Formats: sequence, structure tokens, C-alpha cells
Amino acid sequence: MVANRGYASTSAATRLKLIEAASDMLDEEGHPAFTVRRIAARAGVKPQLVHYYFRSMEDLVVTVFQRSSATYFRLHDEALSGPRPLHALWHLNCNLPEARRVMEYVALAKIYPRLREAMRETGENFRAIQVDLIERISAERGLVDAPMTAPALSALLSALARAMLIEGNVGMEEGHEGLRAFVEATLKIYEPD
Amino acid sequence: MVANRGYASTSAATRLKLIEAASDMLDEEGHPAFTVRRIAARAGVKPQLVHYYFRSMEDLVVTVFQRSSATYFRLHDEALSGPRPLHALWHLNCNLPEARRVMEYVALAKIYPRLREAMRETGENFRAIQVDLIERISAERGLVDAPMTAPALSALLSALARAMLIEGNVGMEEGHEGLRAFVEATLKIYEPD
DNA sequence: ATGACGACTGTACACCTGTCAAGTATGGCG
DNA sequence: CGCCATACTTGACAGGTGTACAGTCGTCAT
Repeated sequence: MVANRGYASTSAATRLKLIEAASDMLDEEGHPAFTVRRIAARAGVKPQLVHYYFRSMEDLVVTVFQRSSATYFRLHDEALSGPRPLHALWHLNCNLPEARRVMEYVALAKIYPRLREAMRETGENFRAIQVDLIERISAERGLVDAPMTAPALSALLSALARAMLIEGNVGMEEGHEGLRAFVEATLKIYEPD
Repeated sequence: MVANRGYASTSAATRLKLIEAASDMLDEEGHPAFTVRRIAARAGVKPQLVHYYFRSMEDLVVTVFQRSSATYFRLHDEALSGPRPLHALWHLNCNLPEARRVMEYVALAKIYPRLREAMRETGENFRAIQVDLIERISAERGLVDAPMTAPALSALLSALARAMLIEGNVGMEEGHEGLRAFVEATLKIYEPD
């Protein structure tokens, strides 16, 4: 009584299942769980299928990362088109699972050089977009007493969000509330209510 | 011709060699290289000695972390006793190998719960010390228009330093210069030249 | 000199890692 | 019908992981 031999699922479907399983794995168990067998088990397929769809683990992790980035990009784009783009961006950085996952990618980047390269590239892209936005806002408002340069503000927003996520992971919370208040106050310079 | 049977080295010496090898390993190769055999090889001893001196890898990593913290504490204490403690602290956070190593500990903390616990504890201790310092400075200078609370400034200084180290690891630099300028300017409020 | 003890070695275990080669089933197309 | 590319399975590889435990050797106190 062999179970399911009518290959109902297409290539794309199984491939996607693997990518999603890997993604969820990173969210819920972190980089140590990023292994062929555990990901396959979570996707409900045999481990060898991972290498059927991806040449190597490096291939898989890069693919997963790019999917993360694509999702993030959509939301990022959406957020930046809204009425208070910087506030929306800050909210994104703090709350999105794609942002939380970054720390796992950082850990995996030590093992997979091509992931590191991909992270640098997309990181720089996002920063460039944000710098453009901030400079545009500054120009529109005629901000001469901005507390920092546009690249610095972009870096600050992701740095603080990320650092708070890291510390939160370890169980530290002190100073976070004050930090959020500081960011809100800073953003108010660019985007008053 | 068996080589070195006169056990010249005492227990403490070999133990220390292992701790130092593990520490260096984290600096130079990162968390994936934190394994029994590679650490032993670097220390120039047989792998089995790791478990002779440490019950488990978790024991070792916690010990290594605590040594890191102790070293950091000494320099931290020293820096905070100087003429411009906040500037010195910022310099420490940006440049010390003990600070750079933190990201590796973060990665390892996903595997070793006791490391996580140790990190939370010492992290909170350092923050408490810094909060005290900042509040003292604020009181002395009668700062009423401080840009953020004391815990927030403490968190900000480590968050920004850490984030810049992470991004630097991946190869990103944009915004860092402006970020440093921002921190310098902020610190000038507390510690004018 | 004998025995205890601390430092270290030899050998081994069970498990997990990524990766590969060869085989089998399936649905669609001629 | 027979062919064939696609989707998947079987079985296995060489190497790595942490950990255990019984020995052996050297030093020192008795």
C-alpha cells in the first residue's frame, strides 16, 4: 500500500514547500536547525529532494534569503509610499519576521560566502533607497538642523531595531523603551504629526 | 622516542591554553569553528583534554565568555574612571576584540542555553553600571535637555557599535561615518571638550 | 618502595552533516 | 502503443560532531 504515487505536486510546489520550511525553521529554531534533514522533514519530503531542487545548502540559503528580501522589498516599498514613510520604515524594521530573520542569516553568512555577498548587495540597495527618501524629505522640509546625515539616519534605524531584537532574544530589555522614544522624537523632526 | 612525557605543564596551564585557543578561534574563524577538535588542535593538545577540563562544550563556551567579560570589565572600569568616560566607552565598544566577539556568542547562544543566560546577566550588569554613570554625569551637569534617557543612551552606544561591526563584517560601510559623527555630537552634550 | 593522584592517551561510540549515483514511478506526447 | 522528461525514492558515502571510559604515565608524599 504505497501512499502517494500520483505526483500531484509539481516541481514548483515542492520547491516552494522546501523554501518555506527553511524559512520557518530559521524563524522558529534559528540557524542551528538549518540542515538538510530537518528542513526536509518540516516540508514533509525526503531529504534528498533538497539536493534535487538545490545544488547545495548554500544555494538553498541564498534562495531563501532572496525570497525574504523580495517580501521585505514589497512591504518596504509600500511603507515608503505612505503618508509617514520613516515611521512606517521604523515599524517595519522592528516587527517584520523578515527583519528578525536577519540575525540568522548573519550567523549563516559565516558558513556560506555567497550568502554574505547577497546580504551586502541587498543591504546596500535598501540603504540607497532609504537615503534617497530621507534626502528628499529633508529637501522638501528645508531641514538645515537635521541631527545626522541621511545615510546615518538610515543606518541608525536598522541598527537600533536590529540591536533591540538581538538583546530581546537574549532577554534584555532595559533602555529599549527609552530608545524607542528617542527614535520617535528624532523622526518627528522629519515627519511631524 | 616518545616526545614529552615529563608533564611540565600544570593543569592550569593546559586549561588556559584551551580557553585562549577557543577565544582566538572565535575571533579568527567565527562560531562554526568552535568545535572540540579544532580548538584542541589550535591549543596543540589532544581533543580528549577538552572534556578532561570541561564537562561539555557548553561549559567551555561559558568559561570563555566569562573570561571575555572579565577582560572587558577591567577595561570598562578603567575607561569609566578616565576624564571622558562616555567617549572612552564608545571607543571600547567599537574597537575591542571582546566587543567584536559578541556576535559569535550570540550565534552560539542559540545552541547553548547557559551561554544565553550568562550573556543576559553580564549584559544587564554592564548596562546598570553605564546607566549609573550617565545619570551621575547628567546630574552633575544639570542636563535638562538630554536627548534621551540614561538607559537609552547606554543601549544606543552598544547598539550602534555592534550594528556597525555586523555590517562591517558583511562589507557594508555606508552611513557609518555619519553615525560616528552623530554619536560624537551626542556625547559632546554630556562631555564637552 | 609503594601507593595515591593528577595529567594525559587510546579507542570507541552513536549520531549527524552535506552530497552523490542509480533506480523507479508517472503523466504527457508522438 | 512506446518514448521521455520530470518527480521522486533508495541506498550509500566520507567525514564531522560531542561524549564516554578504561588505561598509562609521571610526580610526589608517605
